[in-house]
Amino acid sequence: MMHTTVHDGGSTLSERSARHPVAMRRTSTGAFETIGVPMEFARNEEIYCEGDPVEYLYKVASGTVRTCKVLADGRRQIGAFHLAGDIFGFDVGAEHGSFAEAVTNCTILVVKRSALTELAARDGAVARELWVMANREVARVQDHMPLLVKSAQERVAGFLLELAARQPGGDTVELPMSRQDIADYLGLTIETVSRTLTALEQEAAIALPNSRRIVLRNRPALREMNA
Amino acid sequence: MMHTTVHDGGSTLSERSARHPVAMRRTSTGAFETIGVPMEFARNEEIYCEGDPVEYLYKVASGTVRTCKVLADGRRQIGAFHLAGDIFGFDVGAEHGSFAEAVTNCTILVVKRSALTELAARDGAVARELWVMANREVARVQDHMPLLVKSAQERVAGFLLELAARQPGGDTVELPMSRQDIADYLGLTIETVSRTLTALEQEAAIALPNSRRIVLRNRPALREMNA
DNA sequence: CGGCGGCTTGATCGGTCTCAAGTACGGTGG
DNA sequence: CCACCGTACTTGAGACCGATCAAGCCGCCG
Repeated sequence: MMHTTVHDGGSTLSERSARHPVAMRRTSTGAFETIGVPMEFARNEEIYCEGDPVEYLYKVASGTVRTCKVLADGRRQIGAFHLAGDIFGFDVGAEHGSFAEAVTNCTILVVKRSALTELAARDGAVARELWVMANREVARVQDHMPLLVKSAQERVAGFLLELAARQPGGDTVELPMSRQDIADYLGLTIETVSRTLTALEQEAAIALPNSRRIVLRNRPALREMNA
Repeated sequence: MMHTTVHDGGSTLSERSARHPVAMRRTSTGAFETIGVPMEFARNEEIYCEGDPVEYLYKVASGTVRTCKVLADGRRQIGAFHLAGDIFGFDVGAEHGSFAEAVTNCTILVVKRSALTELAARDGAVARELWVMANREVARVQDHMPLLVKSAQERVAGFLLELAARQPGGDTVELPMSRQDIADYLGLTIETVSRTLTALEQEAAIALPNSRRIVLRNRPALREMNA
């Protein structure tokens, strides 16, 4: 049905841990920064994959990550893009129901879930931190859902506003991800995404200095079509 | 664009609490059953609404609940149906970003979030319980997303399988919700849902003894089209 | 019996997918 | 420096699926 990229399996976390050890950094305060182990991943590298045991939680220190599912027919659905500061890896149960890949080169803080929950059992503040993290994740996914039932223009406009709100840089948005990634995130095809961006440019709602940089020229108009 | 029901605002929780006090029940073990206050809601009654302060968490004791968002153009997106045993009200932040309504008459256990988190801060077991609840909610919402990017037949088939898995009763599924609810859950129109059910019946994948009861006659076929 | 709400069915329209070229960009080697 | 290549992106023409508009049908209740 929809043309999507096919991904080969990745190596295990333990292998990778040995391959990419990074000097500890403890600049920030939360539990993640205290007990998290920084690891580096190259563009398109697999961070964890579907069926992996759920052992860790991850926080993006720098770069961008995508979490995806592959449907039986090969289509790929991207559930979320995770930017610096975001936490991911929330799958419940024994195995991951989705997989995570580096969209760009990135540094990820990795912590064992058991370490976090043990810490939380002793320290109420950590428990509250975990609680807030999980609630924020629920809110993110819930906010993404309405995006999937709108028209192509509404989806793309909403996506650009969402990205602009999460990035510094005012009206200029840098896209870390490809058109294919955007399409799989919005439930559209790459062609429709491209066409829609062109249309938005012609309506003077945005400017496209190049394919990975977008300037929001008319936010009210974008918000309007975001419905 | 899409025809949807329009909902009027509901009364506040405190009003309702005074209106529908129900005798305490403490049959089950978790924190919810220990400190939760049972309340009754009539069909289509509002449990909380968008913009309400986020103060409580809810657990379905009996009946079915829907949590929805209303888009700016009036369309309604149902994020989830909550059956007996499910917990809802996970919105993060000061205000609810969605609203919850009773699909059928139902009994809901209500607890103050602050009471839960205080309990969790003192009791690691409760903290772990909260953590599991939140993770389960994340998983549910993540599983719903792929459903919104498929064809109508795939969505309806997936919906029926999901409902059958969550209900007792084997191959016979009782639909607590209207066609409009299903449509708003799947991001389709009521006409498409109806047509698709008819088509599935003609393919002998299901039987429709009446409009609110569905018998799964060929699960493999349904799973197949669920992709 | 008549009316009403929920559901089904039909005919047409439009938006998005699909298939297929064409173009811009970055890298590599001559 | 330029010719070449591969990848990512854009653009075009046509088919298809689901939305829309519009009737009919059914069960329920007064």
